[in-house]
Amino acid sequence: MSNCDTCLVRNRAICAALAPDELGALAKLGRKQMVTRGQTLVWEGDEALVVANVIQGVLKLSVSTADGREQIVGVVFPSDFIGRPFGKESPYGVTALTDAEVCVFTRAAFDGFAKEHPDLQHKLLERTLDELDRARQWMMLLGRKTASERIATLLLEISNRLGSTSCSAITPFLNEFDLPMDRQQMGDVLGLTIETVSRQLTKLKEADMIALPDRRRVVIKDRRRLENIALAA
Amino acid sequence: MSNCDTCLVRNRAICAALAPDELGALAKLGRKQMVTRGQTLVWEGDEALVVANVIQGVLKLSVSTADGREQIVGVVFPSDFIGRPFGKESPYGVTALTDAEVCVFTRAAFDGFAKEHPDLQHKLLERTLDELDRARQWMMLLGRKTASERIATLLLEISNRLGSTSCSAITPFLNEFDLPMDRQQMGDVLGLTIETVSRQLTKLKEADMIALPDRRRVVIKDRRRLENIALAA
DNA sequence: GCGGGGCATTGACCTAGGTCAAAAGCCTAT
DNA sequence: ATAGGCTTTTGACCTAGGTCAATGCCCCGC
Repeated sequence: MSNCDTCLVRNRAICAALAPDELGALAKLGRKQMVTRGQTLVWEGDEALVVANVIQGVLKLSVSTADGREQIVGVVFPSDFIGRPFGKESPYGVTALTDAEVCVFTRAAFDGFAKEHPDLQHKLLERTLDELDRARQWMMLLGRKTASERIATLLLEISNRLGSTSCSAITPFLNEFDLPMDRQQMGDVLGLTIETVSRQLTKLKEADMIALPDRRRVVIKDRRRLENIALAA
Repeated sequence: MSNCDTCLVRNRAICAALAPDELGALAKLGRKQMVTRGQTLVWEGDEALVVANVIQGVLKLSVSTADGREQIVGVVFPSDFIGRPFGKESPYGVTALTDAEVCVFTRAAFDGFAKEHPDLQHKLLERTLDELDRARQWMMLLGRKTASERIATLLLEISNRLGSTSCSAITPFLNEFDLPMDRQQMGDVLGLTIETVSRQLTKLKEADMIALPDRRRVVIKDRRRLENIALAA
């Protein structure tokens, strides 16, 4: 059973739709769980037995072909919802990109609760619609953008998502942050190889739009120019 | 005002969630509208003032870059729902690929109605979740599949979508059908050029997996083999 | 401080698919 | 039937990004 009072995402997760007493009822159904980097929460193709809220950390949703090609089809940040309610099997796997903490529910219990709480369902619908819009924007990226446009878009996207997640969210984005993924995973989000990711990053660095103090860290030095590239203008 | 009694998609569209009296109330808010091929119902970036159910025909959802590259991010068939309820501006345009008939609602009216009808929202949520899964499958295609895998996947997908739409839905797919789009549009769905689409189609034809009696018509002659290619196995 | 295992970068080369241009079908209107 | 304007196909060539192979870098344990 979770303690929602101290929950870091209490006001941003779908739980925000609930009144205190309803929240208590939902809390009885869920439990907090730690996930370590690389750990898989749900396997692609398995029956989706759980749904969850992300409290801390970043996870990926990914799909693979029989011959081992992988595509990351979603990246999930704190306060985001994970899983496929009312569903059968999960069409993608869910794996932690960083150490993470999630608030897990069995799907059966969650589905039942959701059916009784239209406000929760409404919140979930809004989130799913947003997620769908984001997926579609990403389809444009994957179908039509060049490698440098993809990299620029990814950096800005992460900057924004981390920004709106961070506690001290005065700005809606961060100009300096740690990537929640390695080069291979960047490639898997962008439909590129690790080498292309690396080359494009050095290009942006040489053009002085970003700095890369170490493997994980990114400093955005010229957001305007980066946005221009990302928009494919 | 629509006459739902004779509606072709009465039992498959989200309206199926409603009892007869509720349906009557909803019908008062909507009206049937014909759309001719090429006509745009919603412009990318415009405030999304309408939502709709597709009664007949096929429409595309598409996104463009400033410099004119286009990506089709969704293809909508009869009984599917169009639009972004509870939203601000539409992140994609909606254009008819074939002549079509839709049942349109102003977003404001629909949103209001939906808020009062949890069953309708539930149905909408399920559909949106399905749509999201489909979008993610397509991200895998756009990010990681080869040209021939993409073409095979598209042909099978259309065969399935048209199959489950057709009245005489004994089989869940059709082995012979008219493409609801031209070569350019196939390219725009698949993230390919028109030339590549054409070349890959002739390859599949030469390998005797399909026949192409005319511009639009497709006959699937060896579904098994086509599926093997599509799965990227 | 030294060695080893991972990541990341860089370089040299290759290829799937893009680009550009021409030909071939096809519909429609005369 | 025939001309004109489409869409589609085919061909020749090019290039962005993939592949393969070093090399470099960083971190950690000894």
